[in-house]
Amino acid sequence: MHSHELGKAFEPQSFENSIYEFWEKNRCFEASDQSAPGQEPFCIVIPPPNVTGVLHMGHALTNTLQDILIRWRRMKGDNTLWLPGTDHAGIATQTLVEKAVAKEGKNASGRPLSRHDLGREKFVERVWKWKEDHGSQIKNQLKKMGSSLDWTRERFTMDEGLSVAVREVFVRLYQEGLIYRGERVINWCPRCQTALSDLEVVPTDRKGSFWHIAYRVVDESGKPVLNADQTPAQLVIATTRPETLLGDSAVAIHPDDERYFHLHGKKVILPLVGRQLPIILDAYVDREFGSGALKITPAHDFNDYEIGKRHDLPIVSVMGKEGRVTAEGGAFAGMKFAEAREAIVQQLQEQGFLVRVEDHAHKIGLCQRCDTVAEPIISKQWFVKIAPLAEPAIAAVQSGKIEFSPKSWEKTYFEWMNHIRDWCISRQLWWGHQIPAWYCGRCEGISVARETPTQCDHCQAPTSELRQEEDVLDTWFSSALWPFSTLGWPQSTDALKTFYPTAILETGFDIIFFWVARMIMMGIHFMGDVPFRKVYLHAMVRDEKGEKMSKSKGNVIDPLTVIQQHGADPLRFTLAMMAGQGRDIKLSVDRVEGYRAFCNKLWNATKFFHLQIHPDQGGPVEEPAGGLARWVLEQHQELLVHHQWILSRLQSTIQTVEASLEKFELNVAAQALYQFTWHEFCDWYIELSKLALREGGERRVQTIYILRYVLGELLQLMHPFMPFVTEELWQSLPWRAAASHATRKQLGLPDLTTLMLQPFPQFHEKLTHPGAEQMIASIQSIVEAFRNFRGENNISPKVEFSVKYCPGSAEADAFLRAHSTQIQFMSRIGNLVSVTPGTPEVSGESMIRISHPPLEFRIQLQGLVNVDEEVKRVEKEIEKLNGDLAFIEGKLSQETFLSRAPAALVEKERARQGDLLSKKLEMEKVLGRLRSLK
RNA sequence: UGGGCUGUAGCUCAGUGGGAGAGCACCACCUUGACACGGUGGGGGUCGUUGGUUCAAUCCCAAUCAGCCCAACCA
Repeated sequence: MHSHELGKAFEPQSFENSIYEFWEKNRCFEASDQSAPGQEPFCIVIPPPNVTGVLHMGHALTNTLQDILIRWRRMKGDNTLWLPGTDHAGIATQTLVEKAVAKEGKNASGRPLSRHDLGREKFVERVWKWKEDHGSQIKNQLKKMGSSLDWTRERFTMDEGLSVAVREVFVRLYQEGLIYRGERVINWCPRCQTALSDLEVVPTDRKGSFWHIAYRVVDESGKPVLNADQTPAQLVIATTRPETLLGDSAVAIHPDDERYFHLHGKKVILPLVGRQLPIILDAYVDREFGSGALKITPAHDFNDYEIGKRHDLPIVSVMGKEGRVTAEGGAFAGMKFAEAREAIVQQLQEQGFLVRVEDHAHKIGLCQRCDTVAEPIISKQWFVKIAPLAEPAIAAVQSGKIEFSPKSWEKTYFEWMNHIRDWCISRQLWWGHQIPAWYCGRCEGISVARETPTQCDHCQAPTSELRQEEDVLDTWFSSALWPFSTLGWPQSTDALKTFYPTAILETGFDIIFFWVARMIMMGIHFMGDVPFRKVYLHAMVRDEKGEKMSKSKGNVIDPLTVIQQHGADPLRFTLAMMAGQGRDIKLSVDRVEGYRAFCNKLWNATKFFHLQIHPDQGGPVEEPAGGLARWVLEQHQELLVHHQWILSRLQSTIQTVEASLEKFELNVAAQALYQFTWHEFCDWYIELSKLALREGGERRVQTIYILRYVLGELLQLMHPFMPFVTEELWQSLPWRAAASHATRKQLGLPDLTTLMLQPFPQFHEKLTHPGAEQMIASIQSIVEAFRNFRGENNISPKVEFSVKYCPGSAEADAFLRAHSTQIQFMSRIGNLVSVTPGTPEVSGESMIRISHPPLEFRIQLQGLVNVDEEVKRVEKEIEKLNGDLAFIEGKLSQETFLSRAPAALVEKERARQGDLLSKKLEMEKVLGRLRSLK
């Protein structure tokens, strides 16, 4: 890249893409498998987005935060690896392709084409093709964000290497007894036709009904039990799912429930079906709820399943996988669940079993992917026995080997991990890692192996007798291995040795259980060490009203649109500024526009520098011999006070940014950069430097040096946050040095003139200057007092007025003489002439007083302002002084304050009181004189 | 039911044991040789409520109200 003219204003579209290409072409993002001697590795693995995904604000946020950390550490010299990749996203992707296939035509029976019409092999081919066609979309979108990912290492959860890792893990866990196949109640999505894990079912509020159904009671011999009044005894049972009664195995009551003591040992007749069911006693039953009697359907309810096991009840499975009642359902067999419910309710009513129906609000589980009601059904599935894996994973966080930030999430983590249930990992899908288990047609034994076995493990039957498990693994199974599988595991690669454990995991809190916890478990189990040291959890991005963004609500703010309109840097800066927020980030485009203005400000500050070295303004200046940085460090004591001030303020900013990045307080760092750039560098330093620049000669050259130095440091400091605009501006500056980075040397790459590989600015103690800071603060308060006078009196900026000043000390006099031109320039006043202290006030003068240093300014009002306005201004000031005084006097009049508060504080308050008092007396005199004028 | 979070200016949010800040919005003035994506000045808050600890509380503690999130076996 070559130095070039800057455009009129910040126009991100004109340079963002070419800058990214420049970085990528020159291999700036690449890490080295082996760090240079003394070089630290720093690795973050990307939370892999769905391969078919489209970049949304959540991605934009997490990738901005990660890129900031990565770019910062890279500039600090680390061997930095940010590892990209995508997730195959089992159900999501399969559903997408199924929909596409359905649109293509109809099958022989006239229905839209389904995956079954294609067959497994063809369908999976189609998904791969889809992946090839659409998989690069998200990658290109990440590039638009400026993400400095090492694309040479891009991975995919179903690529060859990761598939090897998945099989390896499966086989080992199986051999260790931590994976088993078992028949259990699981959540089933009838639309997706697959089992779901507990986490993939979203409990959702629904209005439903509460059906109260009478079950007639009979004795051991099957005769109806009668009540005292000779009516038949019955148990009323309330349910929200009447269709499940077909699968009832018992009715449960609480053992201590006095109302039902007489029914112990009796049975009930299941309505419509006629089956006799035992009445069982179980303390699980809540006596307060409903009638206190509970129907037990072990095949279709998680709790009933447990109760059924306790009482050895038969399991009657009446709800089939295709969403219809099974043959066990007798007359209702073949009906869809909803139809069955209607029919059953109707028959119950007709036959007099329905006691009453109430409205009932309750939660039902919906499939996370398709919002279909997920039904608990009994089914044979593969599970991970989780407790032995969870234990060390809990310990790792307890011991601080892994730290969560914000720390409060650790509690959430413990809460879940301590109550964790076995993980159902099999999915009845075609897109995913097919489970490496083979069933023997001869002995029915299971052989689990890394590759297709040549014979049955149990009966040595040949391969031809073996049939591979059709199910695939839960997508999150492969994601759980991500931090080590992407680095080459199970092979012992250099990358794995260098970068595992990774440094930081940055992600949303919504996937702590899905992903973070599982990575910790798998990492510890297979690598013998945690997968990362720190877990940073960010908030959810919502719309400006705090509502979740969703396509159906139409409130989605599309990051790509925002980037196109305002640029990637303003978006990144906005997100960084908001990163400190607790759980929700309310994003509005207004904010982005605000930070676009900030970019424009930075742009124009740089343009200001360029103007100063333009031929019209005195022409180019040579870089100091030995380099600018060295010149600054050597010369800073000789410089004008505002130069010393800005250097000192810069040090303070460097310190804040560095410390905040270290603590992952990116918003604090961004805030400091914004404040410094706009309100110190632009508002004051550039303004203060204009006089010296006009003066020309040595002072102009010095000013150009400091401007260039501070600008350079600032661009470096800001680069991790706003990589594009900083690189673009930096490339325009003179005296750029080629960056020499250890990683590039390791990779055998030449040095490169780029900002992104420059060293991160360092704090220089010797450049801090409290004296200069104090002096500029004084100038600022004087200038602000004049501006206030002008503003409150509505004096046009064009009107210059003269001011007399009266110093309270020799130092104050010297100070003012030294800085009078600056003060005049900044506050646009004309003459500034001194009067000897004690000179009597002239009629028609008003006064401005400054405490540090002690100075009085007298302004002749005649012909300048309306006296009434100035009276108002002075009155306001006195009012404020009175308020301050009342507060301090109140404090100082308290005996307990004087005796118990720190002496230094008491002293400070006393001094302040004196100061305020004398100021007040002066202003009152001024007020008196002003009033006498009228 | 359990766990957690939040409550500060009109809006979005920082913040601290010694009389509250920013950005945006608002009002007034200003096209000044980097920038109107700009400059200058200004208005605006009993820091959810009530108690307690303290010389001193917006900040620490307790209670309470309001809103939100997560986990869960109330059919």
